[in-house]
Amino acid sequence: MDVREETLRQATRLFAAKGFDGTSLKDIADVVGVRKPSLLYHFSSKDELRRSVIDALLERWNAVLPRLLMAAASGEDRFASLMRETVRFFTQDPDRARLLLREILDRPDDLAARLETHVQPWVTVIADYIRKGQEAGEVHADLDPEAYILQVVNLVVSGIAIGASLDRGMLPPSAVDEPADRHARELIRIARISLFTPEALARIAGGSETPKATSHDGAEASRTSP
Amino acid sequence: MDVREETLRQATRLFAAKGFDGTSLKDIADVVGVRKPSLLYHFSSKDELRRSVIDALLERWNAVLPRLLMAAASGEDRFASLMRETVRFFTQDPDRARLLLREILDRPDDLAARLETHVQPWVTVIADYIRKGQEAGEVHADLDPEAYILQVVNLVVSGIAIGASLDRGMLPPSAVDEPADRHARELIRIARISLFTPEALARIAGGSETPKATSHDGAEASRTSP
DNA sequence: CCTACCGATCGGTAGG
DNA sequence: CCTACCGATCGGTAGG
Repeated sequence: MDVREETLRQATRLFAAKGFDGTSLKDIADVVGVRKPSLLYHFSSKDELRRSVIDALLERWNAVLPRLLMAAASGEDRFASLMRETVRFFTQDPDRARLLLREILDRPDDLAARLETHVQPWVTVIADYIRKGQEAGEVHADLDPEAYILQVVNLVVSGIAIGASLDRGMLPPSAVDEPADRHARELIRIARISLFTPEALARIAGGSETPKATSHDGAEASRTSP
Repeated sequence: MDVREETLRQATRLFAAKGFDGTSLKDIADVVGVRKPSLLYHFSSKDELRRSVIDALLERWNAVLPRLLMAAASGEDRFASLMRETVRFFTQDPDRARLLLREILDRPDDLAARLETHVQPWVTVIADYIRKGQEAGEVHADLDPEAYILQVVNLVVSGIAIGASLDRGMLPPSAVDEPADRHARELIRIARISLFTPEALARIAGGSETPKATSHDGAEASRTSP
């Protein structure tokens, strides 16, 4: 049991659940199973532990995203796979979404600076694909590519972060059965239909009966370029 | 200068900016201009102050929402006015959005219970309007009404809460000029196009040149009922 | 609404 | 990785 690794794991959990200020070093030490000063041997301060937790999260994201864009370059539908994998990345471990959301509330400048390095290049790449799709008439002409990406990322991250919590408060009880799937499905529907033109959508599947029958399902926005 | 009122105002600001655990009673007392024990005369504990802050927020929301739904029942476009006013409610004071987001991260059950009383009835009303729109073929048949409303509310609240913070991190510098308007516009476009069918949208304005020339701009989803 | 004060807990250090 | 300990700050109370 690597103490450093276990500390990162538990700190992630606790920071996501109760926030940085709501979590004491003792809280973390207790669940890791060591004394508080031992944490400060591995991480020179509470703040360095916080930075390490965020770093670990962004590194995992950075290890996943490029692979996604590459894989999607092949026959598969780029939009669908990108959305599916992004949603999966955060549903797999909702702490990731909660942590990101808390961090941007608590230290907007810090996180913005980090994202600048890690995700801005990918936004540019995807925005260019979208513009190609607009020229081809497959993406809504009045769509604002960068703003669209921002809103969809926001939708996915905060949708998963607050997740089922809002269900209980907003939805009538009858609607709160298998909420995770419902919301993920509606989320993808919104992102998809607000991206592609009706013509492009019709061309893809002729409705929704055979969405996987064509090899280029929904890929029109991006197939024109590497 | 009412100390109680000013305390509520400053506590709202500080809780929204730094979180409940990140704000001390002394922080609040300092900006209000009194000593710490004086706050505890008006609010018997820090937690009661928190509840009062949230109450004030939900009361304002509850004072605005019904008026909106009524006003929209007249000649005006219900969807457009509902979206516009909801966006305005939160952009007017982004602390509202930040506070709600923090609260649902920190105390999901508490806030869910509060929302159950305050907003669940409205969700049911709006969802029924949407279903009427679906029967009339004006709203996408595969749309999930409750899930759609949840996602749109989520989009508005968290979009405004994190606001311009994410711009700097995700968008190339050239795109960060007048971001607030851009994002609000794209947000509304996404919500609108993922609600109405292409046929309904075409019937409304024939494109986007004369969106205000007709008296029932985008109202198809809801005009069939009180 | 104030001064004075409380025990508890905070992040962090010394020294081994 | 531990014990022992530090000053600072926390929410809250007593008493006026």
